[in-house]
Amino acid sequence: MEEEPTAADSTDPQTAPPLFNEKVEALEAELERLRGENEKLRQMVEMMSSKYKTLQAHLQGKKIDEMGSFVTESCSSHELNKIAMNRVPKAKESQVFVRADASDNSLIVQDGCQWRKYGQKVTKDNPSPRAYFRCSMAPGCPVKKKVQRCVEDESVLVATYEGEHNHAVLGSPEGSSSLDHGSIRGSVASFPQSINVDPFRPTITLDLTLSRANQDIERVSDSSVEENNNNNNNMINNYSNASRIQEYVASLTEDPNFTGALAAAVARTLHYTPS
DNA sequence: CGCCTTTGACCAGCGC
DNA sequence: GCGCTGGTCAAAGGCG
Repeated sequence: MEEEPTAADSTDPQTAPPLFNEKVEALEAELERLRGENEKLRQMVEMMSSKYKTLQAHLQGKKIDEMGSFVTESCSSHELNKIAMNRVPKAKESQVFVRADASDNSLIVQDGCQWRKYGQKVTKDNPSPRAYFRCSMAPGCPVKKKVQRCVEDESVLVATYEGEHNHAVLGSPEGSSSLDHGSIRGSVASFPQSINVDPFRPTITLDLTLSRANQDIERVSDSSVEENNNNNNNMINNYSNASRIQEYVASLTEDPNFTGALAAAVARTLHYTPS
């Protein structure tokens, strides 16, 4: 959109051309500076990315070493270790990680069932209380669940389900009574939802509380771990990560809010980067 | 009135 | 045996 200076722009042959040249030089210098910053940023992103991958690989290796095949990305390794240690195979038990507002104290996980709270306890290793629920959709339904915030990320609720429903579960397409399939599909769009998986299997977390662009976020544990779990959980295996990531990236880059926020974050990062 | 949450009390399991 | 901890019970009160 820039135009060449016209004669009208430089009516004063003494001052106008030098002023214009100064402006051009200043702009060029600014452009050069921005290019440099851009390059620096690019390198930083690449470095962070590679470090992240290294860390992730390291962490996965540790988890596998410490507790066999059970890996999830949602909670601290400490908690994972505990879960693994306590994990004597019971009748039916599974864990769900649900992202929820950290300021929300209700400990309510919407999963298509009606639950009656029958107790609450503060446990030793977690400052946030653990709530105990029983299924109240049908009399005599033996299903229980415990809900507690994740120690390290208070925005994550950890719901532990025990038992099997003796009735059809709302939102379960087949009316299945199986906990592994019934509790997650009552997808009310305004609620945070997680995919319910066996605790010994990789965890997927869906966060529907964020903007539309974030609604497709899914976190899946390392594929090498999945190889250890020869289960037929088609919720985990039946989608293409690569194409979803591409879709997600595209939706992000098209989102002006996201690009604005990204620019602000980059500016902040530059501001706080130690020279 | 029925159902729910809250909350203190109680009980069982476990480690020392 | 004792203390700690997690899980459950049950009374009280709130709410629609």
